[in-house]
Amino acid sequence: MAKRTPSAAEQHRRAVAAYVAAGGEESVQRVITAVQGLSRKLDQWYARQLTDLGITAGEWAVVATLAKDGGALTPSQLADLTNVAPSSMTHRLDKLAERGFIDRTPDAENRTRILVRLTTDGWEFFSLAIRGSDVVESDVLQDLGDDERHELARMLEVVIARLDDVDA
Amino acid sequence: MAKRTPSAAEQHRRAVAAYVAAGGEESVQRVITAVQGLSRKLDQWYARQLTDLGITAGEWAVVATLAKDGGALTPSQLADLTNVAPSSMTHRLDKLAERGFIDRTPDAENRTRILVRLTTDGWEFFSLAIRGSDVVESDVLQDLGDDERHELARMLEVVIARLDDVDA
DNA sequence: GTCGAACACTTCGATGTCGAAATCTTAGCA
DNA sequence: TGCTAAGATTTCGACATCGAAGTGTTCGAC
Repeated sequence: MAKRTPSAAEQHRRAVAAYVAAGGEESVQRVITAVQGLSRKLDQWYARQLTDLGITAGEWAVVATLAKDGGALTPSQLADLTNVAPSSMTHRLDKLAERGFIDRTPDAENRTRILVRLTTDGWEFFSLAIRGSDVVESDVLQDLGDDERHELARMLEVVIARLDDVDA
Repeated sequence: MAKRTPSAAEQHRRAVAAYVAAGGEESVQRVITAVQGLSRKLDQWYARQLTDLGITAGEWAVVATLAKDGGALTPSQLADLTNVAPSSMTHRLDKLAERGFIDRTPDAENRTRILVRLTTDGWEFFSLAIRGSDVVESDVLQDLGDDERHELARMLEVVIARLDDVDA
């Protein structure tokens, strides 16, 4: 009677059924549930890969955010962008600085602020990790043709464009 | 020089650019980044809503998993399905039991196992939360027509069907 | 039947995160 | 200038999570 862990597809099917039974709209729940399920699975893989690279998911979020921004950000901004409390950022930055991935310098124009920047080592680490994960991600999308990928990306970007409006 | 938090669309654009610059493939990164960004934002909303309802995201994951399964699951299975260490599940279940959302009964057939079930109160809580979040989710998808939603769901489900193969 | 390996859950110590309070800096206003 | 309010970061105590070790149960080989 050992109920095995069901496949991702089966979990998705059940989740949608449960949400619809609870009063959700089907066309909405199919999309949202799929997005969440896919993201969860990706997170699991990233966590495993990052463990191999000797970094926490939270620390990676900081590195990636700095890489995406391309410039310098304050601890508060990083906390906001990576979705953690500002007080939690202090220790994270300590560890990343120890590791040589970031630089912390006081802002000359406003001494209440500290500017965090990615070091060269930080950039190299980011690039290395991305090239590693791109392989897995390509595998995941292998059943979609190029046209389908673009159409999928387009629709998701339409949804994303709406996010800030809904937020308010 | 206060660099404001950029819009979700802008964050997405930058993230894809950074990933591609680091060596990722564009058609892959556009999709993956969009899925992750969307999921993050949804998680933020859920966390806020769940805080209002007086429950943790982790505890909600347990309730939702039990609701999706429809039957009884063991602590180990719940830990696996909600992506958490088995040892962490003990305390979570304690709190959910205190709250009256779950029942814990020893498995008569195998006394090393414990069966966790949703109570009637647990079901009602699940249903209430789902109906609340469905409103936000519908808003997010409002720019997609019904045909587009189905096409989006279809493609995402194709990707999900591939997940277990890639996992192995 | 008995022994040992495997399994399921819990306990334990270490660490990460949170929200509130403390510290220091800046901005606005009289 | 002097005073107060607001902002940015860190410190602090409480709590959740993790991996490892501990306890009790089941299963299979002999």
